[in-house]
Amino acid sequence: MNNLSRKDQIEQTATALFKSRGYAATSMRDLATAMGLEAASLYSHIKSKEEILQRICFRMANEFFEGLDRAEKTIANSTEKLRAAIKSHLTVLTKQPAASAVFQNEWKHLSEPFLTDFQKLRYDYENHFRQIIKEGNTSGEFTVRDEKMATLMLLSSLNFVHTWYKPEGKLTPEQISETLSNMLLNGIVSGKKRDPTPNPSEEGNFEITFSETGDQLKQIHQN
Amino acid sequence: MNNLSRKDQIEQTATALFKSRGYAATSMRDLATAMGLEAASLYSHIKSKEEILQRICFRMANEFFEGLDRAEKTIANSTEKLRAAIKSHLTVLTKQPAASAVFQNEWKHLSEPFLTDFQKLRYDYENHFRQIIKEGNTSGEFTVRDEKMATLMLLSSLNFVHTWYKPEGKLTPEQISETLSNMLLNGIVSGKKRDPTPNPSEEGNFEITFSETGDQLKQIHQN
DNA sequence: TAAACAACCTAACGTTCGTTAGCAAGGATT
DNA sequence: AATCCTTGCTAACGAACGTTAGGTTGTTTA
Repeated sequence: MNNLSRKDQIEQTATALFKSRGYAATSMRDLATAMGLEAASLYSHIKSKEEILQRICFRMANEFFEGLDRAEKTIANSTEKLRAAIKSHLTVLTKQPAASAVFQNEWKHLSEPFLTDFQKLRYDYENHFRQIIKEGNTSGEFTVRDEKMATLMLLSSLNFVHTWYKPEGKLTPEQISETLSNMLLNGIVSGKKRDPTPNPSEEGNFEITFSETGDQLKQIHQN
Repeated sequence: MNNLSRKDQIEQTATALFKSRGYAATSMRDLATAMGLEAASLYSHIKSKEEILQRICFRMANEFFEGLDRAEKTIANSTEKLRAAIKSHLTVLTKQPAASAVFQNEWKHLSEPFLTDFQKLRYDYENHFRQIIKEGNTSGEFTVRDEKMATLMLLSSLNFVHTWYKPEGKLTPEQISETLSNMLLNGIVSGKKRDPTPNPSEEGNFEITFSETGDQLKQIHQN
């Protein structure tokens, strides 16, 4: 029905569960039930519960980094580099919203040495963004009063997208990236009227923020 | 040593633990150890583990709402109303960063009917922000291309502050609010040079984003 | 001075947890 | 035809979980 390996199917199902219930609150029996089998059977495919989390976290870290590396090769000014980095981040995030949520929220349950390794990756990633901002700032291309805070606000805004993004929505990842980039660079609000297109996301991509608990996953892989 | 009731001390300690380890991964024995007593002893003061979470979540919901109500009474234009709302939100958040983090991240572990009640509150709160943005937009005071996305980005930016905010830092909540408001309204980046004060938070308020796992809590209330 | 209360203890309950051992059926490979 | 590999099962392990029962102490109230 689906050309993923059994292990990858387990990972996929676990990702959905980890996102909606959290890693610690998801039991192996929950996962097994969602897969339509017994808890012990999972261990034919995986070594441990944590191995699943590790695979999700480090796979996503890789994807975010690969995208960023590609974006940074854009030969352009800092503003365009920043736009490209934002777009890359949102592309990865919107392609795998559940895995991104787990990556964002559940990494703290990694055990050593994975935890430290992961934190290092996160820090490096963040630093790339900070660096782009710093370059544009010192070169005078734009002015950022507080580079640290700007970096953190930027990543915060991007990383919360998994909270409301719905793949079924009308906005493409490109449109989201476009809008969000503009809001981040120019402010969510602008004094003068621009393109009068009102509320493009009115029927799109959103669920109300709080509904991340919604747990529609049932027996996805049952036969 | 501290004029909180024993119950409030437990709540305080639990808040720190829930923040750093997550609700589900924090056991009553963890909490008891942090308080310097036995797990069973906690039940002289509280009815259940979840009661603690309920108290934290709904108390914070109240505080955020009270602040917002006060801010909305500001008779001013939409921009000033928005600034006041942002400031109020950040005031509550920076005064109780740990409780805010729990409020943000752990509410999904509430059971019914508390979960539904809580979600309603969150939705209402979000709606107040959306309303302010809408008013400014339709009155022509400013232009927002996408009200929904603007609201979500705004709240995302604010709510991630607990991730990096350190009370010991140099920036006061007012300064954070000021900077963040400007970034949100005008963009993190600006084309023309403004006040040349560079990086006010350079030695301040931050820890690197990923360190929210840091778990320095030990025996706080041990005699 | 007796009663009430707050704070904590030990012991233990039933349940759930992640995981292991050992086995069986079916398909693919040799 | 024999072998292996994949996929799943039942049964069970020891540990950890949230919580209750019942008792002891010292302090406050009547």
